[in-house]
Amino acid sequence: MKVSTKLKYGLKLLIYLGANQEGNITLKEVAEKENISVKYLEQIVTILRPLQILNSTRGNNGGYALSKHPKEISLFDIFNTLEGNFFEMNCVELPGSCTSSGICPTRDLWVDMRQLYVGYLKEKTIQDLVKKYKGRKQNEYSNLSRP
Amino acid sequence: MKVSTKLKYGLKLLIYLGANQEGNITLKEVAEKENISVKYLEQIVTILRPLQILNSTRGNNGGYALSKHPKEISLFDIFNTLEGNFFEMNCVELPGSCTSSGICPTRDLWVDMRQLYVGYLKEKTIQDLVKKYKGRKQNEYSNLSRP
DNA sequence: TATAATCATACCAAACAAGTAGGAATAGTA
DNA sequence: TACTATTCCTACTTGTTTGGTATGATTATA
Repeated sequence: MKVSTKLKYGLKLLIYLGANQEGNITLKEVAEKENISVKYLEQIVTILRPLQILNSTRGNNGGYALSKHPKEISLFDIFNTLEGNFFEMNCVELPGSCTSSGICPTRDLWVDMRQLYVGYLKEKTIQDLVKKYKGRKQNEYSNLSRP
Repeated sequence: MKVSTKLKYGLKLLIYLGANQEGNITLKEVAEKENISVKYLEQIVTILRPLQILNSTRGNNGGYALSKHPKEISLFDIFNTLEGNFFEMNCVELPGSCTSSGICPTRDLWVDMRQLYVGYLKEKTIQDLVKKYKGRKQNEYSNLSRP
């Protein structure tokens, strides 16, 4: 039960775009700053496409930008898209797939745990993460400026 | 991000043992009732051994029993043992494994989400699940007894 | 001695994760 | 027009993990 790199990198990409909203940002730039391969980022962008949160410009001087304000981008959507069905349990999503689901005492457990994360993620947006990102950057710089 | 069968079956095993505390229960019995292979259950039992929640008796008429009261068996321990490190993130468990962890805005996210689950699981015990199991069985029987 | 159970370990096939690779389409620039 | 930098598309590869099977030893009872 680990978090995939697609989700981790996808979040980093979106935070980067959210924190740098002037003009287009190339995947190359993100790749260098976040230490990810461009090719892998391209794949991640493809997966994110259906969410319609990215504007892309092709060709020279092209790149990406968020098409919505970061506070409109819910982490729940990102998780669901990049992590398959996050915390998916067949007996929860597909009732009937487990013959004992009627009397299965663990089923409620999965429902509860899923609800726990859904509740959390639906409250959070990319904007929350961008704020932290900027705060951290700020601190980093001020630390560096000290002797 | 799915829950492994080891964890699912392990829970079912422990619930079964918790609900049937008279004498030894063989893996064969659990396997038949819960529709799992005996050999696979043997593996799961091996993984659970370090937790010291099981008494085993070898030989003919042998079997397993819980060595603690179900309410003393925390789901958190079961999850951690059967699911590797549940919701593990290197950057959280092994600070320094991620070069950017100092300014990484997603790290807090993983910490929060992990805490959400840990908090939930530490409160819950096998006893909670056993109760539901027995309640369900009860209902099932009373339903069957109706015309 | 036969049988029924746990215990120990090795093996295996399929799925998945994490990326690489090659190239086509597009658009600005010299 | 040719060059370059980018997104877009799709296939491939490689290693790890999952979900088991298989074989057999050990132990205890009848």
